[in-house]
Amino acid sequence: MQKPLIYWFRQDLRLHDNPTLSAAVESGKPIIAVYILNEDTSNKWTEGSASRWWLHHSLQELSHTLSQLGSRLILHKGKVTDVLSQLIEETDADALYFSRQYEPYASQLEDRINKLFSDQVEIKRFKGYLLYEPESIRTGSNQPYKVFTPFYKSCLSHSQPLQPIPAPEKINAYKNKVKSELLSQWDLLPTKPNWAMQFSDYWIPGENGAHQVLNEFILHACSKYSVLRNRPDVTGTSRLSPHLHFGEISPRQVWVGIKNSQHNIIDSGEPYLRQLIWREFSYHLLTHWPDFPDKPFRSEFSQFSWKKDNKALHLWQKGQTGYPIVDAGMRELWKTGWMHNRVRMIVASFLIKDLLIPWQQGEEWFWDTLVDANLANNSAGWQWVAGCGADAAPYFRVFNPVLQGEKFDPQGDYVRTWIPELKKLPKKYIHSPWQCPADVLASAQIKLGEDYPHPIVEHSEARDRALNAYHELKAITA
DNA sequence: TTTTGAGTTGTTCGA
DNA sequence: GTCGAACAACTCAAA
Repeated sequence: MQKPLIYWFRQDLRLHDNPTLSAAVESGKPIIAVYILNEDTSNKWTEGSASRWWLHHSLQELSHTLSQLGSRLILHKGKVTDVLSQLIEETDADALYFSRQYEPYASQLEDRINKLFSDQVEIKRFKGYLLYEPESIRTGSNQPYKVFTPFYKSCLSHSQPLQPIPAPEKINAYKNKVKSELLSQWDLLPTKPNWAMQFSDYWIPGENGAHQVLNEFILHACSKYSVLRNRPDVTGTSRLSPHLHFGEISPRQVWVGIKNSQHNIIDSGEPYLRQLIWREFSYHLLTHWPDFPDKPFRSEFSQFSWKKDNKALHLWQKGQTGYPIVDAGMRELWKTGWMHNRVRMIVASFLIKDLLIPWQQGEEWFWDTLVDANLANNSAGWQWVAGCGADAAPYFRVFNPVLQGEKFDPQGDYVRTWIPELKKLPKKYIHSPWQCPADVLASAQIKLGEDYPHPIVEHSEARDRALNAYHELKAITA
């Protein structure tokens, strides 16, 4: 009897355009599909709470679609190497296939697996999570890139992504019984309290949901992306990030879907595709600088005089800073597990520059609360705003939360959606309620300091303080 | 090796 | 109200 093949599902929770799965099917071996919830405590960046919510639903969905192809998703938690070792022994498998991941922990794990099991099983690793392998994009002097634009050009000069490959029509599943745990026993969903209650109003985790979101984006927003992407009050972005993170859709499917679209009348699709390359750039940086999530890329920033201010951090997390655009963003994050990218920059700038709180603390909060929490993108984003990243914003660029609000949420609709206590405030004051005359506040039924907080810092003072801190850093590291 | 041009996303101030 | 300049040099990538 033919020995089975273990397909280890990771961040590739899809059947379409999945080179690993297709290769597994083509091998002709009976397939054991397994997902392992890693419980190795040496990994600092295990899935956060919101990601675990998503993972639960995505696995449920994957399990369902696999069963339609005659297969079954085996579930185990524990240390990945222990689980695999046990599974190989239990089933006498002679092959192990998986998709490559790029996080420092994940690639070390791949090395360990190779060392541990390559004597017993044939190990094959496939790509598919990125359009371009991080090592394949190099400068003229064979170095990794540190600046986005030349990286982008270099990507474009390589061959364009190929057509996605179809899902297998049938999976030759391993027939013998294999032990599995129950998803419900993993406690991935929050219970007391169930703060993710509203997530399902906004998201459909899984491959089908991913394709619905992509089609919606191509039909309605992609062609106006360069304008609408900055508007948190409308659906102008793709909202694909969590789907891409879990590999429910491949970047190649997105790329080709947009390239082939007949709807890109205003924009060519380029402005959005450029964002997909930002994702590649983040992975490029993370692969070559594994410290990226923890340490400033520009090392002199480790001497920056950050403040320890747990009280302010807490107010920021809860959306109680008194700056409506900041608070709206933080509450959107809490309620939906996601925040509009423009607003991510605004709240990050506020935490880092107005409150002088280390960017790592914002990064950690995002890590725990975002359904799209992604090590490469999250750390690159935070370092960029902090000014210590690759190709980062210049130090004097401090976002003004009032101006940003007025510019990108001109009617105040975004603020009113997430801060109901400001619902009746006229748009003139919606981004700066402290400037609102008493009678207008009264008729809007708002008591500042009771219904909605006074600003916890005065922005122009905070801006000066931040600029001074940067000047000091320059002075001591010169 | 040296030179040159460029670098995601902003704000403020003064004419 | 609008517009251009200043903010500060520095590092990267390619010619």
